[in-house]
Amino acid sequence: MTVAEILDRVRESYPYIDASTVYRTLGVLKKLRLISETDMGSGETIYEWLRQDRHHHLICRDCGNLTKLDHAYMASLGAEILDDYGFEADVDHIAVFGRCADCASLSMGTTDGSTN
Amino acid sequence: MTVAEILDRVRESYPYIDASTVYRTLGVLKKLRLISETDMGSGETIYEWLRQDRHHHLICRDCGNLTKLDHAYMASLGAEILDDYGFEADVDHIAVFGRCADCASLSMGTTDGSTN
DNA sequence: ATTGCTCATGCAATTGCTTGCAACAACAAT
DNA sequence: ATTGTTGTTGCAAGCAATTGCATGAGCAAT
Repeated sequence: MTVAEILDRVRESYPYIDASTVYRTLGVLKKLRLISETDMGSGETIYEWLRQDRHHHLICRDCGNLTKLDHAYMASLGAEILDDYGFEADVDHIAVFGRCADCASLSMGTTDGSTN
Repeated sequence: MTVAEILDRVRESYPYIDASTVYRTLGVLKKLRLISETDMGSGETIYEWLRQDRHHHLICRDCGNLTKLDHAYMASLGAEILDDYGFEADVDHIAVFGRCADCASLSMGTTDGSTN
């Protein structure tokens, strides 16, 4: 959900809550790895409870299409990084930007990704 | 570089240039895949010319340590995604957040990642 | 009860970035 | 020369998010 949505929900019970409090609370929840924070390119940051079945997203920069990406891809990337660097990557909910199959085939001849 | 740095440099030659012009120009350069745009968690977005030797970064959420990550990791992830989804992932310059080896070993006993 | 400390909160200011609008330059067509 | 079109720019407003500061609640020690 977005912060605006969260704020609406919270204000049903606590009408005078300030947005900064919500931001701060989301900050600690994120540090505790209870929620994921993702920039999906919409302008607003997306927050989600971290469940068991993690997933990620492929976002097309041309048509905006959104596809789920299985966690296995990120999990194996994280495992490789852990093996080689000893670095525990937080791959909780990643947004991968790029170009979807449809848009790629539509613009075959052109060199850039322009829609015009 | 940051936008502030770019703006300083540009204003040496064009003193009256506006920040919005810089942002807009960076936008088209990014769409043309000439530069990469990366959120390194500093508050300011980082822009870089896309060279041949691409690299990525592992950023520790505890100590802030910054390590270069070889492009091969992201390249193979991108290849897998292309194979399975037909999606061309823009993996130009990724910031992977997580916990570095040092900080992980320091906080062995604790469950969360708090520094206190 | 009083004092002192810590922490959560609201408020306002600030930051980084985006966008709508009007002005204007560059260029083409007539 | 005049007109029309297109694209770039500066300016100001707007938006999401962060932060500094002051207030006040909660609690412990005395």
